[in-house]
Amino acid sequence: MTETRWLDSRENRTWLAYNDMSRHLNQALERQFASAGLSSSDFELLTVLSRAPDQRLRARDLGRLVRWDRSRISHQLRRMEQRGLVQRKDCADDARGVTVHLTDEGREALEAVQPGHIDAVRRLFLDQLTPDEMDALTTIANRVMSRIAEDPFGPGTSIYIATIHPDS
Amino acid sequence: MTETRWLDSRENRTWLAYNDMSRHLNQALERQFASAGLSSSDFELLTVLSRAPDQRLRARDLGRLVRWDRSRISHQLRRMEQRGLVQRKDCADDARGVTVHLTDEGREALEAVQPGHIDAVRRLFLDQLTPDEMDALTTIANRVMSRIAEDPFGPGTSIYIATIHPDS
DNA sequence: TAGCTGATGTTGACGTGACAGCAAAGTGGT
DNA sequence: ACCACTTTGCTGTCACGTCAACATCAGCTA
Repeated sequence: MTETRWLDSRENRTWLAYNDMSRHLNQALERQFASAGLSSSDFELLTVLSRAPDQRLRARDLGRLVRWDRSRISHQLRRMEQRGLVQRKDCADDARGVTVHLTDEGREALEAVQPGHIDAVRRLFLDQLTPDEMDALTTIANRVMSRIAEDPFGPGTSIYIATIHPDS
Repeated sequence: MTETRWLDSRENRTWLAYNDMSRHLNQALERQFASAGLSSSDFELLTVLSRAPDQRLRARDLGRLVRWDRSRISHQLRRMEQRGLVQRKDCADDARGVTVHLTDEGREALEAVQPGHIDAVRRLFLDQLTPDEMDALTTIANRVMSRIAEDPFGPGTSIYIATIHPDS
């Protein structure tokens, strides 16, 4: 075991600043969702469902799209079904499967929260960056992601949902 | 209500990349903690305690330092005390208060996980950045933080714990 | 066709985090 | 001393996420 190589002050400053930003931004966006009675998890599933043909997907496919664990999907769907956001039905061609349907209520909840979410992402994040900074950050993020992908401790889950307009 | 202003493709790309990086990095670091039997919450409290005079703090002061809710502190301390990482004692000068002591076991757990944590932060994050990128990211993060601080949906909690060496 | 293997979804346990409410104890003004 | 108000810490409740265990079904192979 080699001696621990501590962070120098630039590294420390960067890590603290990034980490604080990451947490606070997450929390602020989560609060924005909460103000509309949703969580970011709700939003993620509702978004994927709303873009699926006929607004429905097999739980399996839903899970693959958002890269969640099967049990996470199951728990989340149970809670969302109780709130009337989605509905589970038996899958026709595979007796093991479950088809998840977006309900009217679910679609309305999604449409209600969407504008505020995009506003918040802009206001708190994107509007604070110049185009050059956006490109630089994208480059950094992709580099870090690649590194995590080949690490023993990564990867795990989760793609975020595109907030871009479907027609763009 | 004005029409929703969707994200253009640069904005969308940046938001997706940043968001993915943020989640994956968090998860990878959490897994690294887990491999040593700790969580990032454990680590945060243990770190603060280990730097306090006599390795102890009033729960109130601990809460202020990490900017957590009182109930979150209480729940977390209960679980950590059950695992022997800390010990709660009555506060001498304030009958309402509780003094939290770092146990030997707690100190050992912290020292066991610390090198791996710093390694992971380096490997997955800092080593992927040039010095210029570190400075640029620090600037961006501070700007975003300032914006969040004055937003209705921010702020909330949490400062991350310095990973810099105490003597640096 | 019988049987093995893998895929699918559910459940329970546990740690975690946010919120609201509560009780005990300090604080300051009268 | 008495009062209202605040501070401190704890609890219960709920939502969330991970892990392991489980039951069921599909698909392949002997």
